[in-house]
Amino acid sequence: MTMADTGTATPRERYRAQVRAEIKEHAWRQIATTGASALSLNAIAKQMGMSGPALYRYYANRDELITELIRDAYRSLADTLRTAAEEAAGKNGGTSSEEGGGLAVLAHAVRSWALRDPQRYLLIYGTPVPGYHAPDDITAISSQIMTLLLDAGSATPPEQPEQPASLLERHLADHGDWAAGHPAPPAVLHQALSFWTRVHGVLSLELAGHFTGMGFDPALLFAAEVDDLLAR
Amino acid sequence: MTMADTGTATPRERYRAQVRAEIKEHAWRQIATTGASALSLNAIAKQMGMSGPALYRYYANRDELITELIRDAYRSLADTLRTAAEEAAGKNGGTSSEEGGGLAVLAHAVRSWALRDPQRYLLIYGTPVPGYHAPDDITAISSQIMTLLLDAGSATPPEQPEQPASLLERHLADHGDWAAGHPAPPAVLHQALSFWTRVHGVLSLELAGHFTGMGFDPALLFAAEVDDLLAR
DNA sequence: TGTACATCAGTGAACGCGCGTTCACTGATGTAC
DNA sequence: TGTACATCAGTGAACGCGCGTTCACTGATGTAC
Repeated sequence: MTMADTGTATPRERYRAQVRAEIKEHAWRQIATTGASALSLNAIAKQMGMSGPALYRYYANRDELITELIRDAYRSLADTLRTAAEEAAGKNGGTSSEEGGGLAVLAHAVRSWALRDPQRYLLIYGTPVPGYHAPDDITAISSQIMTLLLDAGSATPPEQPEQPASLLERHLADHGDWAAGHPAPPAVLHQALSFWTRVHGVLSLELAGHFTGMGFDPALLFAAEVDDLLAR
Repeated sequence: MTMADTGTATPRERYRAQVRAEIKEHAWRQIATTGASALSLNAIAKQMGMSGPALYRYYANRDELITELIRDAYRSLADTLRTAAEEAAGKNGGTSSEEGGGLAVLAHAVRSWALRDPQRYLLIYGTPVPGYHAPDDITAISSQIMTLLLDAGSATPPEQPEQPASLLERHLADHGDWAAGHPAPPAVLHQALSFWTRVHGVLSLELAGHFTGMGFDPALLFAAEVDDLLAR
């Protein structure tokens, strides 16, 4: 499946991987038009010029395909963010010139990733597919994303050094298990959560089309929400 | 359909209205378990102990039922917010003791409304039902909600009287048509948009179950996001 | 290099299911005189 | 109060459709000697 395997793979294995990838491509295309809950193996097969049962050579059932799509989406987002974070760190050489530059870069990376393929974003963060429950390993990937946010936030921690901690931050001091052992202070945990919800707040309404016809530029609202978080 | 009609309605009309309401109740129950995209007239009929075609006496087709559910949801939210705004205004008697009390009250009202029936919130603000397009009159109700936010924001406008306007607010000065003629300044427009996206950001992730297992209290994050907006 | 066998991709038929929707019909309820 | 008619709720059969999934089979590709 991964590229590294291709070297040692037999022709048959390479063929299998290729068809699996092609199935996923058609699946994404179908999700884009009919939504994830209507994803149909038979329809994909027809579009590929194959008979329906043929797909069962490649995916045991519908849920397995959806799981792989979700896994791919999370991995792609995590990779995108990791790359963006590394580039941002490399450019500044450790001394961040811009305030909270890391998180601002990540915010922009999430946005452009989401706009490039809205269905991929919505499959992960949209209304859950009814009757589908994700396996555990997907939770692991999604917590990698949280770690990236916490790293970026820790590099340039929020200001207000000695202000009285808010109700939320005092709560997070005791309930920060989700940070997976990350040694970030409550203020950074708070920042990461706010980052997540604000980014998602603007993006999901935008992708769902709730801003269409309103006439303003969502990009500016998005930037303002993130800026306001970093200048806090 | 509305309660006021009941007085002058014939028995047959009252019966019709009652069955229509019962159909909607079962529809909500079904949406809660299988999601909106899988809403099925036949399944509703079966649950009501009727044959499938019987429902066509009450709704012309599936889309008409969904439209009515969406309309009801928007109306319910608008009513809830209106009531909350009136109560908040009445209590303060014009002089708002709490800063931005109006918007804080509205935020709380949205949240409890959404938690009371998550599917109703998600039907409106979640990932759109594929292949369904809402009629125009629904846009009108949703802009009523925006007006309520702008009214509340105008009552206690944001501070920082003479700070240089942000990029977004300068943009909104020219692109505020969506406010439907509301005479709010750009800072208030900005506040209303932030309110909407922040409330939705926390609520939609919470309702989609993305916080489950993380161990912190979403209510505190929600409050912090709104507070931060009002203290800006 | 050639033959015998094993592996595996893909097909077509079939199963049972549920869907939205139409249609001719029955039987109950309301209306007019 | 009673009868004749119109309205309308609900039924059952039917249409065509697509779904997920199983199964026995064909034919091509790879492997062992």
